[in-house]
Amino acid sequence: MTDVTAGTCSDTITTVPETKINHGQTLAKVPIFSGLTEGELAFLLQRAVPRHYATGEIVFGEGEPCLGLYVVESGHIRIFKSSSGGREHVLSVDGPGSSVAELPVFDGGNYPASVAAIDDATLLFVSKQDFHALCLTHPQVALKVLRVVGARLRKLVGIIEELSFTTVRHRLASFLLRLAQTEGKHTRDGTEVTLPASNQELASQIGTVRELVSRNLSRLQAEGVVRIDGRSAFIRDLKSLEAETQAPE
Amino acid sequence: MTDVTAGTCSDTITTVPETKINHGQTLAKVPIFSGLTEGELAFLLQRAVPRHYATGEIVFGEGEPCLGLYVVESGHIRIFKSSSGGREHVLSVDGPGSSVAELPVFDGGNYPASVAAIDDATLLFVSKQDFHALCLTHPQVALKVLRVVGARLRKLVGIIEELSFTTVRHRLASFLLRLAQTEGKHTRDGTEVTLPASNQELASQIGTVRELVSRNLSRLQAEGVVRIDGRSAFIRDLKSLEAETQAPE
DNA sequence: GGACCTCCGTGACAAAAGTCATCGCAATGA
DNA sequence: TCATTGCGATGACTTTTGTCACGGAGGTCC
Repeated sequence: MTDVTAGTCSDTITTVPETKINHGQTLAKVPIFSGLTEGELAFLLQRAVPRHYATGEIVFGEGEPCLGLYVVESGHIRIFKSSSGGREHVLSVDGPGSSVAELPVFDGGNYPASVAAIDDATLLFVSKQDFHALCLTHPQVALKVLRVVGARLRKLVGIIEELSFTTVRHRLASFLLRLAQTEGKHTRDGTEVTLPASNQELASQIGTVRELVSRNLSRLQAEGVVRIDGRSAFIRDLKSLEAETQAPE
Repeated sequence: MTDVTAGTCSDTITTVPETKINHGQTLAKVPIFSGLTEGELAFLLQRAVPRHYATGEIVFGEGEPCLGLYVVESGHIRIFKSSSGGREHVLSVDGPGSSVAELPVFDGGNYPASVAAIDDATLLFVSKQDFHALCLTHPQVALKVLRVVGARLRKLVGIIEELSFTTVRHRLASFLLRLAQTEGKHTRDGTEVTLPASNQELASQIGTVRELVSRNLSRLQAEGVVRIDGRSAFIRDLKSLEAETQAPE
């Protein structure tokens, strides 16, 4: 485990190049591994396998046996369910520092959903066995996992709530507001946010189809609430959008 | 934590009458507490508070700060979300031996959904603090919790899948099949299952409204797939029902 | 330049979901 | 017994959603 820090020195650099060091920095930033000592991180690191995925590439498919969990090092991934009719519903989009599939690692079942890369992405794979061992020796890790999983569960409940009680228009408004909060930039034309790469993708993130996204965006634009320019949306009337999300009837 | 084992000894028995013992038997059967020693269970038991709820009574409401978790000792409870329009969507119905709200206990947030008693029910309340302590001293408990939570997460993902991809008719068919599998009794008129107390309740369990349940049940009956008699349903054509659930298009 | 591809926007349509109002039945209780 | 109440069934209607088909804008690759 001391090899990690040693890695920065000169001699091992030939066999374990700097990329390995980056992996270590990645792991240290992952919520479920925060608080581990350098030595413990090194233990993980030695066993973690970095894998690279091209845009759109599948990391694993729903129903496959769960071999371990992944940590996003760079790029972004989407967790989604597919219908037999070809539609998809995105459950979560995660970026660097997120862990993926922490849960199926524990209950022995298969992966409940599929995961694919949105960008070019690098993930670290940690096997089920290694992770179990870590949890047993470090109870705090299990507690951290529970915290992360709690957030995931809340998100899922939120999705159910939206699907069950609201309209597409409503969900679209919520989606835009969420974007505004997390990555909105102020401009003279309102808050600017970047939409997902295509309306198709946006649709699967709010649980509908391409056409309805297109239509509803047009309508919001016609009403002067937003202005769409390519993949940028300028939210001009935040109040209206918020009103939209609060009036489910 | 050495006080834990002390609880099993004789002197406390006078103040802790036999009802308390029953509570102990309940705890021992809860998945997340299985594998604990008698002493450890006693530790929990000393701190667990039994509470009784009448039919329909609220255990806690969505958004309230999370004080601890509950274990169902007798009766049944429903976990549900409410819309501002008065509709409800049931996320889970749980009976004796189930734990409730294991997750919000960990991530520090509020309860994400409401819980109410379906029957007259008795629950044991375990405070956040006590449970945390238990998890830190007994890593296996945390792992058990993770397993239980895994099942919960799968269920939620399943709900999202159904809401997103299928029709009310489809969900109703799935619901009936699930009932048939878990509690179906064979009769000369097909498999008999007991429906929820009202169509309203059934509706909120599959994410729709009373009227649609009524209509779809009628249609299934007209097609000879099921026969409805009060709160009993006799599934006469299991094949058709199964076909229903597999043709989401 | 031209063929091809992907994606966006739209109109037309069909299907599903949900709302509203009404009727009937059964249980309850004065 | 009769009024009340709650629930189920059902018809009529509106809204929302989703599907299909088409045309057009912009890019890429010969």
